[in-house]
Amino acid sequence: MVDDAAFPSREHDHAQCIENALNAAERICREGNLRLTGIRKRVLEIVWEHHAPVGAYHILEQLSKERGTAAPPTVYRALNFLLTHGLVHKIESLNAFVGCRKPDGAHTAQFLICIVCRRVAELDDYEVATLVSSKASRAGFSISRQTIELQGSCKDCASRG
Amino acid sequence: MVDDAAFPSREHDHAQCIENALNAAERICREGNLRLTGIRKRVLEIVWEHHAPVGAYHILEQLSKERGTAAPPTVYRALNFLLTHGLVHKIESLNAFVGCRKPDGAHTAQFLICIVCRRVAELDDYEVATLVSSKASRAGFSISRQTIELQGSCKDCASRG
DNA sequence: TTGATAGGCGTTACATTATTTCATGTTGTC
DNA sequence: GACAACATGAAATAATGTAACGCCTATCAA
Repeated sequence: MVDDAAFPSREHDHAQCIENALNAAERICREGNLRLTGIRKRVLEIVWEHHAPVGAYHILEQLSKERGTAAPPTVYRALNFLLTHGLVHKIESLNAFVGCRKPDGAHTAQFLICIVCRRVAELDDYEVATLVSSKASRAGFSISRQTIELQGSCKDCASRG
Repeated sequence: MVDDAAFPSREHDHAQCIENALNAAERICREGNLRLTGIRKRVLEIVWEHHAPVGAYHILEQLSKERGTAAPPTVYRALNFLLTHGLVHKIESLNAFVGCRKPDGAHTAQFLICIVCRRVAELDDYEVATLVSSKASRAGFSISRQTIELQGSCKDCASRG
């Protein structure tokens, strides 16, 4: 499956992506005895609306429209919940969030960020994670969190000049 | 030289670090026909005061004290200049800045960020950069910028429990 | 059914980080 | 000196993120 390591095709069934994400979230919360409340679920949906990073204040805007009221802490609390349980990732270089494509178990992800179309692909490359860890431990450093974000052009955008 | 790939020792001659950085900056600007103005030089010095990331508003505070006046754009303009010419790096996961230890030529850096003592070490590991690039290009992605930031505990801090 | 508890949420205020805009100054060149 | 290009001053505002406090509700034990 090519998509597994790259950007989804332009024609992919995105409704399916969202459904998968929500199903996974529901399962994970059930298993972990966590509450996937209305707000949390809705925030996850909003994050999943595209394969592009979503800013917290975009989410806030959406929630405000829908509920008439919402403040930053509402969004950040939901995002923290989703981050903590591996359902979304934060893209540090953009101060924005994307849905996690492999919310099962711990994994260190790497992100490909297209600066043209703004989409993000999640790699979960064991080899990269391992090499990086080994280089770090060679310096006596023990990693608790990896942030690997690669900005550039995706295949589609590069081929369009 | 061990320090080359890790955290500087607690006893290292930091005045020397600063001097090296300023000398390198002066040389690079001379060679590139760039203006290392008073503000830019001072901002670089402030960034180099420690081996820990420095926030833009910390720099601003310093400048304000020294000059009686300074506004955010002053700082961000100087930082952008220094970033553009490879004299400092931005740590995305902290929204803060550190001096570049190898300001010569293009290089993709990786950062080890100690969450205990807040110091940052810059690795410039070719193997990591290359592996990451090759993984990306396997997905048809061409990288223009790598952000690799590893948070954890440095040797010193780990050994203190 | 009641009361205790913990987690989730609403709300206000504030803190931090970053950019836009326009005017003014400085430097190097002809 | 006049000009162009680059650098800085200054004010306002935008964008992102947190702290603190109190209320609401689901859950569970008695």
